[in-house]
Amino acid sequence: MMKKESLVSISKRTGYSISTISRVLNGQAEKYRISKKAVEVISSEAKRCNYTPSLLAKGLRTRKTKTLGLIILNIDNPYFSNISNIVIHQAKEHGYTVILADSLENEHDEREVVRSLLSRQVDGIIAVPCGQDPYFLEDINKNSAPVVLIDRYYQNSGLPYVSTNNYQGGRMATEYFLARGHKKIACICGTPYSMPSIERVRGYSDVMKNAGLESEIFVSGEDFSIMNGYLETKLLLNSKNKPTAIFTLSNTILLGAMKAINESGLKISEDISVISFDNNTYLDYLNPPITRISQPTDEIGTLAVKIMLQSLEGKRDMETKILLPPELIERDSVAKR
Amino acid sequence: MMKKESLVSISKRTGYSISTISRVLNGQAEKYRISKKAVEVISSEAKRCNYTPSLLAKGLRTRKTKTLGLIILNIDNPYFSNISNIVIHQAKEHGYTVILADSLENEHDEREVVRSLLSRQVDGIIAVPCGQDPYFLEDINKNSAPVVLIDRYYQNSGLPYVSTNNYQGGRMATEYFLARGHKKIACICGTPYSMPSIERVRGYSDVMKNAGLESEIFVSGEDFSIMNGYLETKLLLNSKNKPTAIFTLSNTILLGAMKAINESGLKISEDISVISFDNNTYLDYLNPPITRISQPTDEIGTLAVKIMLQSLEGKRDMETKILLPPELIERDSVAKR
DNA sequence: GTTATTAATGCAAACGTTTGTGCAATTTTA
DNA sequence: TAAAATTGCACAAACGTTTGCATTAATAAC
Repeated sequence: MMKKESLVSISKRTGYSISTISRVLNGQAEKYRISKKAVEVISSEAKRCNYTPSLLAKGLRTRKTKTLGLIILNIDNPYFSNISNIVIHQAKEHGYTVILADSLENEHDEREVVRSLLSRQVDGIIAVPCGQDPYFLEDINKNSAPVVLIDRYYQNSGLPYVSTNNYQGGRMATEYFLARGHKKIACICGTPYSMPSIERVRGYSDVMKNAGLESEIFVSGEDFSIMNGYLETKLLLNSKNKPTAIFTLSNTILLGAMKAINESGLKISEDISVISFDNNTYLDYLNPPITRISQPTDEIGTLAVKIMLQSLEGKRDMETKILLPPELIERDSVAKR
Repeated sequence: MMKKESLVSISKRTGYSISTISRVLNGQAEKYRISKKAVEVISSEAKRCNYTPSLLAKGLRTRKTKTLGLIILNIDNPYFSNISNIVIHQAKEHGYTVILADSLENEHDEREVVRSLLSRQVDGIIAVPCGQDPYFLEDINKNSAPVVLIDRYYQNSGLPYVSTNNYQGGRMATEYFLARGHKKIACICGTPYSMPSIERVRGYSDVMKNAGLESEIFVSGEDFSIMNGYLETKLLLNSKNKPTAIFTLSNTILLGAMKAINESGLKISEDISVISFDNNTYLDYLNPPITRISQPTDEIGTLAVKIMLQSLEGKRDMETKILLPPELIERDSVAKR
């Protein structure tokens, strides 16, 4: 291994002191009245030997690492990998690197992951929280590093968040069904206590109630997995009171539901209509293309980073509890009745 | 912000010296004959105050950060997000954290990203390289940190890699088509100089030639994007010599091809058969489900991490150029003729 | 009752930075 | 021409660890 370049090695070669070199390389030359000549000599030598500062040493000294932690539930879920993508690029745009970790939707892992991030002295944490209790993250936010939530958030907590207006999304889907003559509409949920789930269901229920539709048919489950979507839909399709429309609360649930629907020999649209939450390239290639409530993932990621940066810079002039409007993308999975 | 706990703060409270505390907390108590009592006092105090060592300081001192860099082409591609997932979890399994970065399939960004990882003193780098010239990464591997390649690799380079036996995959797909009576088989490629592309095409061509099929119909393009798959297929379908089967070299190309096929009013299987490279949950939900050559992503990720760890531990007893066999997953996108 | 061993712990340097302060040399002011 | 101000840079401490070596006290050997 080649000896790593450092301020010391450059100092030895140029004859200038470590502090002078540090100042030059940090653009503080004029502030400290370093001579033109010194600046010239030092910066060209730094370039020549391809000097890269040690972010470890830098971080140790300054307590800033230019690193953000990003905690999501599961990288495999395209919704989260999209968000991660945005966050990573936005952060990079502002000179930050992100460490991505997933909690596997499990509070124990979440804590461990947070601990690991903090031991790396991340400047802040952007997270999709998985527990029901905000206390842990609030404590981190107050005592260790600023926290910004995305997707999931807490009711009675000061923690900043940016998410979709899930209530509105729930309403949009349901109203769309109603407008097309559906009356028996089932709603297949994911993690029941999560805010997105709660709000989507609330939107759905409110619209149903308002339309005077007696029974709100929906099944409640464990998590946002394909398997769960499959099982719930299976149950649903075997029940007496079969719906004409299904509102699946995530892309994963949708896949599970489709599997169950296929197995029943039913055809989407012809036999049973479907609207899903979440957007995704693949949804246009399914049979039929799926009508869906798309979340503005780009904006969510971008705003989360923005809020984080403001917080890191000590500014406080920004709204920090943000719900962005979803969008209905109309395709062919809903029939008129 | 709460004052961070450190060896110093624990030292002050327990009365033991920093070195003693360090040794106890690193499990070196008996090696240094620390008394039972000291061990007891120190570890309980560390637990009480929730001490977490600073990995910055640790890394600075020991030159080991327990961090790996992972460079992929594009997080949004499900193939890469799958691999990332595996690598991240395997690394975690062995006590390593990974920093994920993408090069956007662009040599300039690749270099910048490597530089950034090195300034963070990652212990090693696992990468899907994007250039044609191995020199840069070889240099890093020799002088800075061990490098392990995945997916793409170089012919005349000592760099370790783990990838799929793409040649075999190319053969499998083509033979499958032949066995079902197809003679006019087109192959839609991605990044033409990348090893996976080259090898898949070679497998395809060899089989065609061997079967005495005169013309190898294939189009060559720019990258593995959906758009590229779309454009190439569009061209292909407008040509005189329309094929009865298409071999798409990645999941992204497949989507583009499907779009073009749909637009031509053709039906997959009935009118034109398709086999794609890569595996993915969604492929089973397409219309029809797509027959495909699946790469063993789990094994690729796992082995890459394993090779990296061996390299970090100075062991050298492992084969470091590995091609794993692909698997044909038979679905409904290929018709008999 | 010396001397050698062993047990238990502390000292201090080093990793590569940043930054407040100090100080000599030069220039300006009066 | 002496005092004051400015210019240009270096010193050294600090960030939180690890680790080779030193030190002290107690025990064992003779």
